[in-house]
Amino acid sequence: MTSSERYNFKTIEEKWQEKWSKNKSFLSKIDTSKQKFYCLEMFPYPSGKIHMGHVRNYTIGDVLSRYKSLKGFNVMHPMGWDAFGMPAENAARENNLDPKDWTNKNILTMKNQLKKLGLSIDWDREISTCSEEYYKHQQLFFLELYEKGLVYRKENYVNWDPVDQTVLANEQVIDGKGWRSGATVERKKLNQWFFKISEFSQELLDDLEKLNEWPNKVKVMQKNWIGKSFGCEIAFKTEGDLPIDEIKCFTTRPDTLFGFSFLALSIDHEISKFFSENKDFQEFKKECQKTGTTEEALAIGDKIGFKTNLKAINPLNPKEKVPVFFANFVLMDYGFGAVFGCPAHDQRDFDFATKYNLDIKTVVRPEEEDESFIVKTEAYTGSGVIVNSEFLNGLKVPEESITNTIDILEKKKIGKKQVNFRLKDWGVSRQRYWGCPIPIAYDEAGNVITIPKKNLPVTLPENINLNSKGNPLDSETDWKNITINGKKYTRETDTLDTFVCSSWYYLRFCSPKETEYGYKNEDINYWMPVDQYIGGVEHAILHLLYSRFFMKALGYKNKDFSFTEPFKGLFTQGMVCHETYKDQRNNWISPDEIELIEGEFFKKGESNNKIIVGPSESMSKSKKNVIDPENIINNYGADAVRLFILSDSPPEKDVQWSEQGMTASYKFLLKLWTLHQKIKNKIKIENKNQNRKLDKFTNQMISKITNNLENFNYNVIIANIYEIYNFFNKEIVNDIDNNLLRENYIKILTLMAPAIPHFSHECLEDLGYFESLSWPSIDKSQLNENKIDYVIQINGKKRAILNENRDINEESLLSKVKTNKLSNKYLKNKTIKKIIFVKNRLINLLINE
RNA sequence: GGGCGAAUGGCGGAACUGGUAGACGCGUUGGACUCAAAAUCCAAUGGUAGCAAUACUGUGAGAGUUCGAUUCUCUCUUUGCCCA
Repeated sequence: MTSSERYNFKTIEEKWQEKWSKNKSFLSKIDTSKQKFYCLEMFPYPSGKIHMGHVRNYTIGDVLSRYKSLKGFNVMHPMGWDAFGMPAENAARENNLDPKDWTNKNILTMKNQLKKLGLSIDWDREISTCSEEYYKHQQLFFLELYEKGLVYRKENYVNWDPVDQTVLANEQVIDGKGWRSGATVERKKLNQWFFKISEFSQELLDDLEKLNEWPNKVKVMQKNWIGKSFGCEIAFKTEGDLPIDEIKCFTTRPDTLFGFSFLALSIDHEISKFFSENKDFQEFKKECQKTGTTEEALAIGDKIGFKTNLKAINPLNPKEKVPVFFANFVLMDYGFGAVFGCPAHDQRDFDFATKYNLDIKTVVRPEEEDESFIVKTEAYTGSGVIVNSEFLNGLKVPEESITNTIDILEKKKIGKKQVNFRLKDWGVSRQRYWGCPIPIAYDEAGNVITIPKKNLPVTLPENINLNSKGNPLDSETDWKNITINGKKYTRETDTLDTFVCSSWYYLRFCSPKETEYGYKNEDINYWMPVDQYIGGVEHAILHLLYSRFFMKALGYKNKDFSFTEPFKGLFTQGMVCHETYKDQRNNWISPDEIELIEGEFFKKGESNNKIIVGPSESMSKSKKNVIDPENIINNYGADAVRLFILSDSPPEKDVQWSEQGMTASYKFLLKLWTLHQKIKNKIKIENKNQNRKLDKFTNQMISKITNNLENFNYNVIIANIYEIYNFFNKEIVNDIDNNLLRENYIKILTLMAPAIPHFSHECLEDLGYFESLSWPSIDKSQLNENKIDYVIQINGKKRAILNENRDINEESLLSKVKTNKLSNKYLKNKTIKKIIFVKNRLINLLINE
């Protein structure tokens, strides 16, 4: 390439990508002499094409990886595919394809797209969760966890998605609707496989403390999700026409026991068996099933109850007997499926009591109210003092009241202190074809057997009929019916939740080719934990919690792990947003369907169809505000896209895509290229002048950019690159020493390499620089300026700036201030009362007005 | 309702442990080049007043601590996210 040529990103980028690929520049190997750095971005689902979210995610990771490499770390930066899941099955059904073919085709497309971004990925470690080489290890893990008692099967009410015909985890139900299909979720009873994540509730909670490189908000979210609560188990004696004499409840508010006015049971409580013949109860049960199982649905929905003839006796006041109801807001898997109702101090109980005309007894009074305080229109749940509660009266709520009451109840042998977790076991069964088969079979009597390890993997059947209703595997009789040791069995047809696949992929990257087991201890003890994990905050709970669980579950057996948490550092990047457009008929319109006419948007070719510009929202197909990265990369080049995606907002915040911004980034690279030509020519000219300004500038930039890289201020790095341009563009006309220029400019190009790698490498090569790059170190002596701009404040207001010698003392600076016209005019005829002097920074003079 | 965070020009956003607020970019305005336009280059750009030097004012609102607050404390408003 000749220097006079215009910046041709296509040639340059292709050239470097080919070079990196050919030289295997990003190959990572264990090297104990070097400090390792494992940089991982959340791997993509191969949906067809990459989207801007991927571009942002992987650019951030790439900047970090390249920076750490330059810093001398042994970097591992792998990539793979979260390849199982429903979209493949749906797409295959619609287009009459094989999910495997569809998926693999997408993987190829997306891999090429990612390569075009110039990512420093070690493609030799590529994995795909839908390959047998991957999921066979997962089946082995499943069996191991099964042996350890961490996997079990139970019949359970599940969130059933009637459209996708599958079970959803609680976390996959949003506003009572399936997270993918959007269909209203139903309650259904099914036999399901569960991972015993609850076994680790306490550990998952405790270990959050260790994660000091995680965003606090994610830790708070996980803490809330695990939901540890202290409370009390209380056994209520009962009277009535049923053959039971006791109901156990769990409560976090035992201190309000004197406000007890009803007892509510889950419709699945064992007592419900006495009502199986009762038509009214069955009706009621149906009614309850209409509301979802999420806590939110229960809180918002109408509270309804079914009254039994039972009476529950208040253990603290045996004369008091209250009615027992079945109620829709009590969940069987919380506590014992039974709660005691205290309407005065719980809003849900209050609503229920109001509806069924039950007593509302005030037992907590706010501190600022007097004895006459009575709960009337809504429950009082705040702090205060216990009242109307005999021996509990006067206790401070909540500091004293709860623990003291539990102590009293324990002494009276009425209750028992208990810890309760909100975290439920993880249901992993999915009634789907395109997932990891569960290595389980059933004999003719329905007993569970595990598939012998030598028979693994259990592979998915091919050429299946996807058009059958429900799980396609159910109709695959050839696959389903098997014989082991001459005995007939039927395979488990559920497949594993895809979150299982993504719960251990970070381990697989360490030993991607290992055939005996999912990973090698030697590999993971070198590479793990992931030093920096980068991805969307939408995975704050599910994926990250499951991965943490998996690590602990595997560690259960393997005590040799040198780590207990998979992700040492976590960074959650913001979304990529774009304005939304609607036409006069209220249809969503995509950005390339509109044109600008005299400052207003119209639909292309429809001059009477004015576009209504809506708020900027996360890019989504349904709102048609999607920008295809491939087009953008083809038009502007990878470096320009990287530059823009980094520049406009801090990476943890949402960024707004703008055409103008994108064009500006592209134009900037053109200018930078022109500047490069000028500098290159300047280097050739013999010159003996010394210009120390350049040394200083370079060192300032090393300091700034290093600091900004360490703190994820990637948007500021781009601003720094603009500063670099501005400086050189101004200063290049001045005489700068030949060697000094070359030496500094090479450092500067290195600083730019993480963000715009193709460009930087091309310029370096263009200068004849072929040595391996390393991150420049700061010459601190260059940063200490001889002259400093001192801020002169009078009564705290900035009045002047004096450029004086470094380390000047108070007296000398004061005398300079007095001899300086600009600052002295404020001091005339005034007395200085006090002087505040900050070395090498400012002087503040307090004077009489 | 609870928890966590945010609020800085027309816009996106800078500002290290309290010490020159508005870096950098976009946009806008003026100028150069051009027959013209685009592109490019140069300059200006928080607000008010002024020809100007300059002065006053200014980081959601109000108070407080301090010589000095975008930064620390309290109250309020708006807003985002998570849980309900």
